[in-house]
Amino acid sequence: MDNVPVYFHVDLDAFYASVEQLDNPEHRGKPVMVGASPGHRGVVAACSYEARKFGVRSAMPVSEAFRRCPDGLFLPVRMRRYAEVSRTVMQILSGFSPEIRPISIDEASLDMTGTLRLFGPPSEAARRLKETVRDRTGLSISVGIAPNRYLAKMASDYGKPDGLFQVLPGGEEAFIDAVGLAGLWGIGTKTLTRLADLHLDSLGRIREHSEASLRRLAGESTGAYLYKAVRGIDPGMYSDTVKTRSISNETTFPADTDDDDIIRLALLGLAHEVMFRLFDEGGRSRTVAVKFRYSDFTTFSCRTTLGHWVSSAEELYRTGADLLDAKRDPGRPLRLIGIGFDQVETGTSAVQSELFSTEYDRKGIVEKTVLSLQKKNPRISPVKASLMGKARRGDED
DNA sequence: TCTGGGGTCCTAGGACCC
DNA sequence: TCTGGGGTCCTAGGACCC
Repeated sequence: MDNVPVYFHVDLDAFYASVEQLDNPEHRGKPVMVGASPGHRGVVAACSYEARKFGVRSAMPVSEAFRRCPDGLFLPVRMRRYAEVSRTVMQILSGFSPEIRPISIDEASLDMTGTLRLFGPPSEAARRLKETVRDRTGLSISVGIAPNRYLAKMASDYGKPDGLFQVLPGGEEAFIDAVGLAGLWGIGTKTLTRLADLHLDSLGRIREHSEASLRRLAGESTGAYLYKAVRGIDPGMYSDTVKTRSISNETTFPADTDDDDIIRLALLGLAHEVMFRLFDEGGRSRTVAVKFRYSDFTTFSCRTTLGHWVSSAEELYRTGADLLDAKRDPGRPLRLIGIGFDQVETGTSAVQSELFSTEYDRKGIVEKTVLSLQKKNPRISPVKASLMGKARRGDED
C-alpha cells in the first residue's frame, strides 16, 4: 500500500505577478502584468488573476495587454528576486520529499511514494504542503497528485489557482478524457493540425491505433508519445538524463536595424554575458551558435564546432561574428540577435589544458578575473567600458 | 502600438568511416 | 566497377514549454 507510486506536481500561481503583489501590498487585488513596459516590444511574462479578467494572458504582446487593460500595472521583470523566492519554495518542498525535481523557476515535480506514514494520505500531505508554503512565503500554489509525473503535471493545472487535484490509480484515462487532446502537455497547435490531417483528431481515434501504427503515421517519437499519453501513461516528459546543454542570450532591438555597429555591439555584449555564465557554471564548450531574426520574423541560426574549447568572450564574439557575416543579408534589417553555446559540458574536472596558450586563453583569464570582481560587487561594471571602446574601434583588431 | 527570452528535444540530411 | 548497411558526428530548422 505504501509502495503505490505517488507524484506531486507543484506550480506557483501567477508567480512573478504574485511576488510583485507580495512585495508591494498596494498592488494586491489589482491587475498586475509583469514583462515589457507598454510602448516597448515584448510580451507579458506573467499576469495576476485580476488581469486575466480583462482577457490578458501570459505570452500576449504587451501592446495587446495594454489595449485590454490600460489601467493595469505594468511592471518590469525582477528575475533575481523571483529566483530568490523560488529557492525558498524549493527548500520547503524538499522538506516533504527527498526526491524533488525543479522543472522551472515556478514548478517542481516530487516523488511522494512511501510518505504515507510521514505525512498521511496524499491529499492530506498536499494540504499541509500548501499551508506551509503559504505560511512561510505568502504565496499560493497549485498541487496535482497522480500515479505519474505526467498526469500530476496536468492535474496541477486543474482547478488553478490555489488548486488541489488528485488523479487516483485507475482514473488515468478518465482524467485524460477530461483534459482533452488539445490539453495534453507536449501537444501544441502545429501537432494538433498535423494529427487532424492524419484523421487523428480525437482521443478515441488515437486509441484505436496500435503503437506501431501511430509510429508509422505520426513518426517514431510523436507516435510513441501519443500512444502512452492518451492512456495516461507517462511518455517520459522529464527525462532523467539531459543529453545536451545550451547557454545562450539573445536580444530584440528596440527598432529593427541594419547598422553593423549596433549589431556588432549587441553581439559583443551578449557574448560577454554568455561567456560569463559559462565561466560561472564551470562549463566548457566547443560549439558556438548564432541566431538572428529579420523584420518579418523569419529566423535563422548557424553554428560551428571548433577543434578546441572556447576560452574567452572575445573568441566567442569573433566566432559568432564570422558565422553571422557568412549567413546574413547585409542591408536587411534585423529584429533580433542572439549568441550562445551548444553541447556544453559541465561537472568536468577543470581540464583547461593550457598547453597551447593563445591570445584568447589569456583574454579568458582576464575575463574570469573581471567576473569574480563583479560577483563581489555587482555595481561595478568594467565590461561596459571595454565594450564602448570596442564599439568605437570597430573591426580593426 | 503584433509576436521576449531561455531552454529541450526531434528530424533530416550530409560527411565520413568501417 | 558497383555496391549495402551501420554508426557517429555535425548542422539547420522546427515544435514546444515556462
